[in-house]
Amino acid sequence: MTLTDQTFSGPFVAEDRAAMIRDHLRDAIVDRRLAPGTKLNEAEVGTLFDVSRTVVRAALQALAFEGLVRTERNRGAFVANPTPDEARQVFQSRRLIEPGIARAAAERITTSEIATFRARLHDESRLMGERGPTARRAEIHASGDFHLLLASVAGNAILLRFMEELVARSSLVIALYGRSGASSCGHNDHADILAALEARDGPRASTLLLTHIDHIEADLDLRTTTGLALREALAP
Amino acid sequence: MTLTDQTFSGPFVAEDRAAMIRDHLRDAIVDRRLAPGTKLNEAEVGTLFDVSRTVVRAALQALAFEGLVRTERNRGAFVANPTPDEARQVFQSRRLIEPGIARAAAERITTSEIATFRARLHDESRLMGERGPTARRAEIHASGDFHLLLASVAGNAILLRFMEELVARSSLVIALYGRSGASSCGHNDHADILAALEARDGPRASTLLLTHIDHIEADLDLRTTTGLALREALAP
DNA sequence: CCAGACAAGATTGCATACAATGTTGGCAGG
DNA sequence: CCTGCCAACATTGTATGCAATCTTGTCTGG
Repeated sequence: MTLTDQTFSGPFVAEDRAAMIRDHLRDAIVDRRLAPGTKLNEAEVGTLFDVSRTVVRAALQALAFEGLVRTERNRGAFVANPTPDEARQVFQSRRLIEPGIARAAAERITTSEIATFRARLHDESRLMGERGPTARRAEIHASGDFHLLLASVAGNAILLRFMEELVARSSLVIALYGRSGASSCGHNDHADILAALEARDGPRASTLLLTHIDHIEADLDLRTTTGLALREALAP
Repeated sequence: MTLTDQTFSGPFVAEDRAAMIRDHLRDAIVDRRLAPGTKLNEAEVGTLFDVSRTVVRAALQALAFEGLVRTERNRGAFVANPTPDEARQVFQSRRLIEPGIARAAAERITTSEIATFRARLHDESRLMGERGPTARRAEIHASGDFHLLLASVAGNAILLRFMEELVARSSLVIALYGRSGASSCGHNDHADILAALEARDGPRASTLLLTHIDHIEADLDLRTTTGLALREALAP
């Protein structure tokens, strides 16, 4: 039995298999089932999804573009292992882009989108009360989805794609450098941001988002511990 | 004789051939030797560069990710043909990102980087005086390089990559919707921006960049002329 | 006992063959 | 003359085989 069989069985099984594998792998990386540094063997992945290496290579190449996978010539593909410096760049980028997205979203948001946000927030707070790795993963996902939903409301497909990449990479960074493990708990920044959106208060949404990013980054320990190369060697 | 033979012959001929083909194609698209809508036949490109379709596909996938090429399943790859709406999104994104890049660059720029900027500007103004399609292409390139140089000075690899994509896509947009053809001539915005950088005046550099983007966008005619699908059909 | 060379195995890079799909031109029927 | 079907062709999607490269374990010489 293959992974795709047991996970999906909708009408899109025969659609774009490379894209499907890419999405599965991305999910696994983003919610930390695949640790940074893990080797992604082409043949192994191919067997797992019941496709040839050709298709796997396309999926891995796509993930390499997104910065979630690092490929080395004649050595293969590995789950990315961002350095502290790369981590800082991820958050610097988010600080630059997301406030603008929030401003645009506040101007354009519709009532039905507000309802979607509410439902998402509800799920999120429910998950924060639960225990266990599954709930934790779902919480990480929900937290990222909030930011992606915001970007989609802003109505710019290019910025949405940039945010998809940044949110995914943030998840990797938190996995590596997060102090409390529970990255964004404690605050309910998301609720505050939603309130600003409902009030169509762009500047306030923008400011809140900036401090939200500060909160996330404050939970990181980015002191460069030169032993990362070693740590990577130990991971698989 | 193949294209690579006549263009390059350095020690990196056997390096990463997919990346080389990608770069050649991107250059051709960005300085408008390949018109939007042009079909990129895998076998044809492969023959041209003397590689198999496997390698060509990797290059095309990379360009598709950057938004310079659009692929349709079982139909192939085409040079992207951005709609007016996509064009607006490109410039909205630049308006959001580039001022922040300028601010960061103003804080970090070194004297040697200033010298590089000066040299680039000198080339640029020289090219603006010349005639002919070759000089025109070089001018387009130089103009884009100014923005990429700025991004590299800002010292954030992620933002640099975002800007590479946005600058490339801007070139496509200008090719399609530029009014005067000579996109950025008339102004010497770049010189003003460099002056602000030299003065380490981040806010001023930021503001100047914003008005510079306004100038570029003002030269566009983005009225939706529903005949674009037809136009695309005529291109190849 | 250690260092370095070397060979065997594993893995990726690439080319090519075949299958699946879309396109195009012609032909028959109206 | 026009419309719709059908077959031949062209092009992409995928699997697989082989060559190139890297890794790893072993052996030999010091």
